[in-house]
This record gives sequence, structure tokens and C-alpha cells, in this order.
Amino acid sequence: MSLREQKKKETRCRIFEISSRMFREKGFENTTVDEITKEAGIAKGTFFNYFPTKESLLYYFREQKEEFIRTIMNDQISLGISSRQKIENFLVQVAEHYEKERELLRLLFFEQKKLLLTTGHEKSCHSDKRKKHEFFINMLADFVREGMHKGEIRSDADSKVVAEILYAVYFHSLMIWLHSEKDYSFSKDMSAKIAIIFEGIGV
Amino acid sequence: MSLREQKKKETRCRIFEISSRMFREKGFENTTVDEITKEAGIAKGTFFNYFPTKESLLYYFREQKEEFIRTIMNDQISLGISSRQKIENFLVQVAEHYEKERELLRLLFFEQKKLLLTTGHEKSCHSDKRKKHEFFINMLADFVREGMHKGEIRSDADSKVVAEILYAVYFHSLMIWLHSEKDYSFSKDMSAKIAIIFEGIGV
DNA sequence: GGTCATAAATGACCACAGTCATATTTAAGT
DNA sequence: ACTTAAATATGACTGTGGTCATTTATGACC
Repeated sequence: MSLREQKKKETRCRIFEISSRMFREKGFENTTVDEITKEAGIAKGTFFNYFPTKESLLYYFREQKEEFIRTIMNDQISLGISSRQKIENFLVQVAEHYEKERELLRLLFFEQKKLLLTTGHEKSCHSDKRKKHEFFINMLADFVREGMHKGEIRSDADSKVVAEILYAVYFHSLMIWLHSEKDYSFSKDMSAKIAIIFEGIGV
Repeated sequence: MSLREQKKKETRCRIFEISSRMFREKGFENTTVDEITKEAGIAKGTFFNYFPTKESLLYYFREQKEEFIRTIMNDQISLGISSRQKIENFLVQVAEHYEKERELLRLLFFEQKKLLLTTGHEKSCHSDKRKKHEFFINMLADFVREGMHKGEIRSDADSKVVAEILYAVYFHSLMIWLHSEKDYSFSKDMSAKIAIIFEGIGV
């Protein structure tokens, strides 16, 4: 790696580290780009060479989270357990992971405008990006389809629709949990709701 | 009503009308407070006497929507139909109402930061406000409880949790629909998902 | 080691949301 | 009609996110 690339990487990293520390310490709105650049020892304009907006720092963070989620998913794929177990494990493990950094997630979800809306249905120019945003629902849909084939999930519904329901409940529960002052277990809440979704609310 | 109150009401109304027209025409970000006040024939500072922030215009809009939803809810209460029917009617009618103003809703949901997160679990100083934000889930919870009493909904789950699931799916489906370019029927999608939730996804 | 094209850094500058001290309008009391 | 206090309007001003023409650093090539 050339000196140039090396330096770029370092600067990008330094900006990111400093920002996330400052965001945690003083909040997103109360941290200015000026402060960040001053602390990072660069000019203001340089910041925008690395991140197009202040908000995009949060996007970057989110991407890292997605990477992690993907690994949790992959861990489940080849296990010899029921699809319901796989789905539950997947969602509960994500929840457990999130429980470790509630404050950070609050930052991510409550300070962002557009990103909040990653419903998994973003229109985007790049088919690449598209996949990236839909990835969570698609992952779930894979599990659901598998369950349908194995006869563990009713197959008279569209797998995508079922995955959407699961994701909707996951996402909303996450929001509720992040908003809440109480520190109940998000993962247990998830677990209970999955049970209800599988068994139905009707008598 | 005194001259003063009259004028205030008129000004507030004018600001709101002009803003919503401009937002629709050119988008939220592309409309400046300067433009709004110029068109309304008031000074910039006056705007902030009526609305604390530019964003709060969208809040105001949302409140009006909530008012409408409340009436839909009340229409259902005393009908002699099953709780499932009531829930379905309620959500589907809200969906049908929204279908008439997709663009406006996109504005509301995609331009707002904090408001997006009205998960129904906002902490707030005023118990008044609290109720206001939770109102959607509480409405659903009322229906659910009724259904449990009448033996139409399984009563081994917490009514609030069930209401959260319903709301989660409603909210997420709304987001997907608003994001989508295609113009499929949101109300039909809602209807299908409610069926799945009632019957469960397990075999 | 010198030259040059290109990548990267810089900070003066701009646009716009939001503030606040001051000016103006209203309406009640006399 | 006059006085006065409170409500309301005003626009110059501020803080901050983001831009861009200019300057500086880098490394390929001779």
C-alpha cells in the first residue's frame, strides 16, 4: 500500500474514531464538524473529502453493523435445526448483540433522517446498494422459504410477505426498546413475539 | 374572538397552507423559511413565533392525521362485528385513507427526524403528550382486549404485545408502500398480513 | 535529483435555520 | 381620548453544515 493510501486510510479512520467518541460524549447535534476536524488536526474541507455529510458518519457505522449481522446469519444456515429455531436464533442473537450497545444504536437511529427508513425496500440506482438495503428481509425470506419446503411453515403465504412481518416486528421492537427508559431484555421480547407470530393470535 | 386571536389564527393558518403547498411543489429541503415568510407577507422571526422549527410544520400535519384516525377508530367501536373484523376494518380504512395522499405522507415520513420514531413509546414530560403518541397502539390494544374477553383472540398473550405486533406490521408496511415506486394497494397488503398474523405462520 | 500530472488539503466563503433586542400593535383602565 | 402594559412583529445577527477555487503533497517518469 502506497504512502498515500496509507495516509488516507489513517485519516478516514481518525475522523471516524474521534467523531464517534464525541457523539457519545456530547451527542450528535452538539458536536460540530469544526470540533471534529480541529481534534483530528485537519482542515474543515478535508472532512468533506472523506465523508460527504456529517450524517454520513452514522451511515458508515450502520454498514459495519450490517456486516456483523451477516455473519450471525451465516452461522445459522447449516445448522441442523428447524427453520423456526434458525429464525429465532438469528433475531435473538442480533438483539443480544444490540443489547451491548444501546446508546450507540440510539445515536444511529434517532439522529438519522433517511436511514431510519431502511425498511428493506429502498429504490436505488445501483443494484448493489439495493441488495444491501434489502439484505435483512432477504435473509429472513431465505429461512422462511426453507421452512416452507421442509413443511415447518405454512406455504400458502408469500415467503417475502412473511419475512416482512418478521422484520417489521423486529424493527419496531428495536425502536420501542431504544426509546424506552426501562432496561428490559430486548432479546426476550423478540423471542416472545416470534412465538406469537408463529402460532397466530387467533384462537 | 378578539381581533388579536383572529389575526393569530389567520397567520398560523396562512403559514401552514403556504408551507404545505411549497413542500409539495419543491420538496421540504428545497423550501426555505425565508421563502415561506416572504410569500406569507411576514417577517422571518414571526414564523418562529408560530412554529418553533421548520420541521414542526410536519408535526402539526401529523396531529391532524391522528385526529382523523381517532374518528375511524371510534366508528368501529360499537359495531356488532368480531374483534378481528374491527381490527381489520380499522387498519384497512386507515390504509385506504392514506392511499389518497401518498405524496403528502412521503413528505411527512421521509423528511422528519424524530417523528419517524413515534413507535408509540415516547417518553415525555407531559402525560398528555405521552398518551397522544401511544394512542395508536392503545387503540389496537383495546380491540385486542375485547377480542380476548369475547374469546376471539387467544388470551395467553399480553394484549399490549399483540397490539405492538399489529402496529409494527402496519407501520412497516406503510413505510414499504411509501418507499415503493409501484402503486400496489396498501390496504390489500395490510389485509393479507392481518390474516397471517391471526392465523400464525406455523403449520 | 528534477519535472510534471494528479490526488489531496485548505480555509475563505455561502446558505439557511434559528435567536433576540427592539419596535409596533392591541386592548383594557381611567 | 390618553396612558400603559402586554402581546406580537421585526430583521439584523449568529452558528453551523457544506462548497469550491486555490495551494500543497505525492509519486511516476525521465
